[in-house]
Amino acid sequence: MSIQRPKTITAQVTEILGQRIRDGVYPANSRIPSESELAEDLQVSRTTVRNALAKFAADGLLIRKQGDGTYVSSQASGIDQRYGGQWDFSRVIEGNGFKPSIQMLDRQQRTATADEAEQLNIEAGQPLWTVDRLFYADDFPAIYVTNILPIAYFHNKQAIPDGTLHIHDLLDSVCGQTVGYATTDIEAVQWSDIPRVFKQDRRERPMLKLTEVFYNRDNLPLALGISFYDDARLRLRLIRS
Amino acid sequence: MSIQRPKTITAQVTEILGQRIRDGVYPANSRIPSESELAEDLQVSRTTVRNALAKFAADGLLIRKQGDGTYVSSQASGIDQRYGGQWDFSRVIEGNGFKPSIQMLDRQQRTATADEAEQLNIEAGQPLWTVDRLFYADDFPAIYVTNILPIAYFHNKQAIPDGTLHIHDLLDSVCGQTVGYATTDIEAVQWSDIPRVFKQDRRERPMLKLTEVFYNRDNLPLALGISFYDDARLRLRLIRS
DNA sequence: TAGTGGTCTAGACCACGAG
DNA sequence: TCGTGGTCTAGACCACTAA
Repeated sequence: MSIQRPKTITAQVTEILGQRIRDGVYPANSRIPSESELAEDLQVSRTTVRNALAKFAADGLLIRKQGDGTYVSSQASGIDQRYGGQWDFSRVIEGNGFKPSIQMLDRQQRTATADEAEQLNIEAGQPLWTVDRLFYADDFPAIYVTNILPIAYFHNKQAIPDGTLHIHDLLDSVCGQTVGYATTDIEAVQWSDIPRVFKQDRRERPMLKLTEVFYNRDNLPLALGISFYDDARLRLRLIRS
Repeated sequence: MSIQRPKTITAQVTEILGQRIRDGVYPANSRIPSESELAEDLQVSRTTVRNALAKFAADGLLIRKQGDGTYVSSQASGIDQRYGGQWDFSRVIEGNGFKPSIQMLDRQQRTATADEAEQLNIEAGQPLWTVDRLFYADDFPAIYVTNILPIAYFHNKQAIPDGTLHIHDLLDSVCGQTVGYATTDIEAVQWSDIPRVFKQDRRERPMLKLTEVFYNRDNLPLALGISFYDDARLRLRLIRS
């Protein structure tokens, strides 16, 4: 694989280095070539290499040591869910060693409650779409997600949200909006507040509830995501440096 | 305030810009001066300004718009716990609008269980210190933290860990080790597994349990942190871009 | 079209760590 | 001491947005 100019160079370098780490060209705990060597090898500036390396270091995949070199973290093989990029539940499930699959449960139009209206910065009673999905880890229900999208932002008010898309892509396709950032509130919820799907094979354990608000770059809340996360089956792990 | 060379320039620029945001020199939702203007103003290169701005953008404090400018996020006033830096519970409590205080509950020497030994990559039965602390939000117990430190890494085996320090500073002072990165696992725990201190003023609600592992830059686990977090009183919020 | 942020370069000097 | 990563510069060109 070689560098091609059309796409952003840093992205290409990131991809190449990511492949080398995943493929074991740079094995765990080994020292990778120096920044200067990589820059020479890939025919880009050292700054560009550094920017690519910085992303991996921030995710904990690479450990950088001044005066020594850059090492592949032993965490690299874990493929834990990294924090910083999109929170992709399918990847989270994969990272925990399960085969992910998605089931669309429900999709309906209704009006916003007072609570939802406040979080979305709209008026109560405004129409919105809700999309309910269930993520399976192998054959077990693992994450139940409800996404809530105000119809006011839809380009085509008649459009029906695609239940197979990631929320970012869904907002892009139906509203033409790009998610700039998102907030996630994490709570523990007790048995009585848990969706029925989870009540079959679990003892009366609490679950995690994630409440996400997706904003565009103008600081406007675009959508909500309310997820019930089976922390008994899936580890919810954050890494920070 | 002016730039001084001895400390890292980016850090100084970051500090200055942070103050201006906090102090309202750059009010929420307003556009801040362009990168070039800031570079000229502070007598540093545009690259340096960009690095400083990038940190705020990653934390969601600033919103950058190509072709337009850089805006202060309305989230800025919330002072929510940002993700990426240290997870400082006192700051979390402040950010939720309470006055934080810390009580040292217990400090003892014992040997590692099999479970602890595995997480710390040591052998079971090795001696370690445990430090139990309780963080109050106003007058209510809000976070219960147990830190576990293997004595093997202590410079002075007789040293007694200081119960007032942040875990990062504690490790620095007692082991001479710097924390390179940390992982946090988040779970929901049921009533029966919750520390007694919380059982007085709560209904039988579950809580959040955070299990942190602190690593040095050589990928060696230095310490554990096990926290019970009252999500009914304190919002646990992550922001990502 | 002018000005913004986004990307990239080539070079410099420094702080640090291993040998 | 030598090579590493860490920091910083001055400049370039591009993509995008608002006026």
